[in-house]
Amino acid sequence: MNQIFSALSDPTRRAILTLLRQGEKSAGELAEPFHISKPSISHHLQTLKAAGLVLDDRRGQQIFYSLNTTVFQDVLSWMLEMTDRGESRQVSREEDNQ
Amino acid sequence: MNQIFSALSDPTRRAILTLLRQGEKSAGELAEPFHISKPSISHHLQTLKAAGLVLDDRRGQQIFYSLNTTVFQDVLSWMLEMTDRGESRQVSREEDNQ
DNA sequence: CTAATAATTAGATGATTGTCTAACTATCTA
DNA sequence: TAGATAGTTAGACAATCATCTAATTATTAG
Repeated sequence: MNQIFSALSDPTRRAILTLLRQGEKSAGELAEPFHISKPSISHHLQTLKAAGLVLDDRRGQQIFYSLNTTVFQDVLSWMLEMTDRGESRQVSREEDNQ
Repeated sequence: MNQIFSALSDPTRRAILTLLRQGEKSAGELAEPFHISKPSISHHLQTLKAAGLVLDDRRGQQIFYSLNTTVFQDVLSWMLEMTDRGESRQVSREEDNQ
């Protein structure tokens, strides 16, 4: 959990995740919009990957990254517990727990 | 938004928030469970307060801290948007690309 | 095999961060 | 007013972090 929150604490990494909402993208495509070097973006991607927030898939020379939504569920649960104030909570209104 | 995620990135601060789920607590009460100095906890509390995650209320010599759930809603929304994969809702473009 | 492209790894560096002790402010009570 | 208690602020320091350039790995095309 700590790894996840640490990964989410950087604005560039959150922006990368936002980009990935459009669908999978190669490391190069992810680097373009930013004014930081490609190695730096690569490093951020490793951080996100280590946290389980993204998945990677090499196809030829490119490595495609995509969101791993299951891990976001963990954070969502944590956040929901916070707003619930600790009462034993039933899976509220959205029971779409995939 | 950055301030919020930064505040959430530290394990001690998250533990403080978890403690506050039981209800408001004084700075001293919050410091007890940790083997960290009181000034350090105080500093963490300032960080949480600046992020809007907690509210403070001085009563006599003590200052009571409590969860500010409205701010958690912001993070929840962000997380939900991530799992939504970008359909329909406007992506509140938090930050930058730099 | 060689060159080119995509991406990562390595090593260095300046900035930020979490922690500490010491000193200070605020409040209550005798 | 003095002393005690609760908490914060100040200053220092080591560890972590985001970033860079240079070098390296992986893959494809000629």
